[in-house]
Amino acid sequence: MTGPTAALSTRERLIFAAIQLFWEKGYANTSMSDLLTAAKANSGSFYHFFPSKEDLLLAVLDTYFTMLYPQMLAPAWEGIDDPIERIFALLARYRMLVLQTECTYGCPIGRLALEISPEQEEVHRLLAKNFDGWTAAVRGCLEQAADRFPPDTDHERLSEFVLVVMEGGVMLSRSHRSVKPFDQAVAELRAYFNRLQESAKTIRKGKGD
Amino acid sequence: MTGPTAALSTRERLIFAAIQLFWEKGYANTSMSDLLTAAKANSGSFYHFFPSKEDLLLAVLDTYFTMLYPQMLAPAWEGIDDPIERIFALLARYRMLVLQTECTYGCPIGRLALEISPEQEEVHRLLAKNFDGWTAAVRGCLEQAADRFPPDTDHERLSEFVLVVMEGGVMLSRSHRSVKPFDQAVAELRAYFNRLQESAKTIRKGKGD
DNA sequence: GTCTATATACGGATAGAC
DNA sequence: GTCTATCCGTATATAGAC
Repeated sequence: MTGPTAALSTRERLIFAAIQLFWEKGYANTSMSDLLTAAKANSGSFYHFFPSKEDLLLAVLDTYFTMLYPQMLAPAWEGIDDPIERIFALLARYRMLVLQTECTYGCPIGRLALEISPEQEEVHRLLAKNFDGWTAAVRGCLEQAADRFPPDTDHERLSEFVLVVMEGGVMLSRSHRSVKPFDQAVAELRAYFNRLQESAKTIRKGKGD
Repeated sequence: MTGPTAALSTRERLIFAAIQLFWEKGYANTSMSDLLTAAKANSGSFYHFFPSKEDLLLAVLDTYFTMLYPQMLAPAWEGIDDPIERIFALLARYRMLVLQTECTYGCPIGRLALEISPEQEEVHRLLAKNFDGWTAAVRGCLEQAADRFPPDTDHERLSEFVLVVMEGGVMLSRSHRSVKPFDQAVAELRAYFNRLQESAKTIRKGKGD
């Protein structure tokens, strides 16, 4: 990438077309001709840059990892300083995606995690890396707010739990074509967070006596 | 189906081959020839029973719904009477599936929920019906144990939360090729359940005074 | 680095005899 | 209800000129 204002190179157009199409249609259901049409490229150019369709997938997953902060976290956290509210702001951003797609949204990473064959190990390594990037961001928030949770809170485990709730919520909303399952999942998570914080308060008060 | 001992009809062989293949490879990645080979049937027979591959998918989802109790719930609950333990026994059964597949397991329903295009509305209706059957079973457990939860507990919401945790946990375990994410998600859910029950105890004690 | 044309295999679905 | 043969479109990937 050569900067935000520069025109996209062929390679970049292929990657961004793939991001869009793999997200909408999945990997197997996206054909080379879909891809070439969307990227306004031709077969010769494609195979000049990528040995195969699978290598394009790897480039897509690298790009997702790179985009996580600027495209997902930074916009979600703009104007929000409280670390716990940042976690729910991130979830609110997924809610927006669900609504924008008329509740057909599927997380592109989650979708690929279930679609791609386990034999494509390199792909799954990059999928896991993307998940880990996401949970690391949430873990960072939890650690900033560590004093508001019980002292034995497992931040890694709880951050993964947040991801699990997001992925599961998105999945159910897609099959039900309603944002309600997602909202309920997030509400239940919020209820859990509130209980954890209440419990932390009680413990602190006990110590303070 | 004509009973447990009868040989399978061609139609049944096609459905059970599809259950296996859609689970392992997904819907789009399962070809007619995969299907016909596995079911030991031929193309003419297939199109005698099903107008198209999509109709086979609908039959598969009907079968999943029918099998939920006998194949999933009944075995999970055998010898377990406590309703809360039944919920975690169900999750333990998914853990077994994760282990049996060397952590490549993907829930067949969840996988299809993310793969199948939203335009195939009939398919998504049946996917949602399968999810609803699952959460209804969990909700039944929660209702049986209602007196052990806070009085304002939303059983529907909490039962959906259990499904969300299962689906998300399975997804992360597949990409990480490790049962750890699943175990951590279930452990966090257990911690939440324990807090809910503790809180219910306190409330009851308060009332009893 | 881009283009057109094409190789070769496989996809879902069908025809029509038995 | 089962069988073989096959239609026709599309899949990924390649060849070779520019």
